[in-house]
Amino acid sequence: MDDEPDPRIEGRASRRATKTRQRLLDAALYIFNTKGIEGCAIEDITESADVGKGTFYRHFMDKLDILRTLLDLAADDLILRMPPTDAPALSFEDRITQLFNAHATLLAERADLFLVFLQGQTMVATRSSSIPGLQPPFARYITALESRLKPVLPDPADVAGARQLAVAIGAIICGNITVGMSILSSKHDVINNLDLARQSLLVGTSQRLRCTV
Amino acid sequence: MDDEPDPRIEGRASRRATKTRQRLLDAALYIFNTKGIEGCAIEDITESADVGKGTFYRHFMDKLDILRTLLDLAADDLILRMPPTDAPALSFEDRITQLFNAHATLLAERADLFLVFLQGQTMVATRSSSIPGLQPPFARYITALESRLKPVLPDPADVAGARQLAVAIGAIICGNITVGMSILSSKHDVINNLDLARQSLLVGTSQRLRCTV
DNA sequence: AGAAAATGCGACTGCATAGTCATAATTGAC
DNA sequence: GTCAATTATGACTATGCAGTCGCATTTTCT
Repeated sequence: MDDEPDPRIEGRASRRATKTRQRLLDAALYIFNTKGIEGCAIEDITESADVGKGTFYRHFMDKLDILRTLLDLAADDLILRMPPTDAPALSFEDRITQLFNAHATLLAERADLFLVFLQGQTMVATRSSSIPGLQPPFARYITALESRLKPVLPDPADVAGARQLAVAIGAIICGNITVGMSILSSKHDVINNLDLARQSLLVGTSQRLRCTV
Repeated sequence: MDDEPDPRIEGRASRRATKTRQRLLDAALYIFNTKGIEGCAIEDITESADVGKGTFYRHFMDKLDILRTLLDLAADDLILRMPPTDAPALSFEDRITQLFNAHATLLAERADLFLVFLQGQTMVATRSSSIPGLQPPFARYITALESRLKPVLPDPADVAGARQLAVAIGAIICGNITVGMSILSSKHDVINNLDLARQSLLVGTSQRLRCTV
């Protein structure tokens, strides 16, 4: 009688769907890092997720669609690990360290997400034309870095400078991971190299930009 | 009578084969940058090279084989643009600049080669297990950087330091190109960012390593 | 309970493509 | 010119996979 459906709780069916969707995302992430994004078949994903093939198409349009979703999640995660935009502006040095840490913790805790992010980035960089709709997460990512850097620059109105620094940070970090992993360094070595890079960037950039460190 | 075959000149047949092979390499390079390495079919390559499909298999085992060849060529080209190992050791600053220039000229003159190199690097970094034999060119590349850095370090016996710096340079450059292109900067902007990165690296690293600049 | 809606399933169709092979064309030797 | 060796060809086979669709299962509503 009085067991009215609680509106805060979505129904069983919807929850089941959400769970299945999540299984597909997890499986895709795993397969993308194993056989590569383009080297894998939809059935590899559904097999790994232990769902029927048709189920995939109930949740995603095609492989590009689920990849887009994963790249968005990766960008979200990365951005969430950055200091909030309304955080008190610390020193230049502290802010840079915060931003490096955001990447380092994602690499340490969710290397799978980060590696798919890097794969997608290379896809966009080398042939954005043939893979529509994959670019936005990367733009969001750089913009997020930019907004966190602006407050600690000597001239907060220097938009171009903030963007250049944002690209430089993204480049150093993504580059260190890609190059480090490509010559088969351990994740530990990569994180260690990242710290050296952070120090160099700090010294080199603050001098160039005449920041107060 | 006396028109003996000149041993310096290989026969017509062999020259024809070499030319066909080169056509296939050129076509593969073009297609890899257009449809992506994994997104392209062998027939895309032979079609673009204007040769029969069977001809491809006369020259290469499979797609991985021709990719390996291209990555080797790219690494060769990059290394050839670096100062020779026996070049007189200049200052730390000059050597770093030489190494950056090696990359910058390859990007300017043979962007296609460089972009395939970056695609391959990401493939190896994110799933080296599933693509056997693609790693060596990248190891050679880092080793080449290393050997050019050792002579200008304060302690030329510091092997680990040379390697770290080599990775750092590779990372900054490859990262700047990948990230730059992924957010759709022009090649010109990328090269400009590279120069800023060079300056920062120079200041930051020479201070950290106590180099004489 | 019974009807309707939402979710999951996997056999099936059609197409794309890897790799082969018998044949053709070109080249080199004599 | 003739024969042997090298190189090129593309029709063909066999496989793998994307995407569909009718049906089964589960959930929701009344």
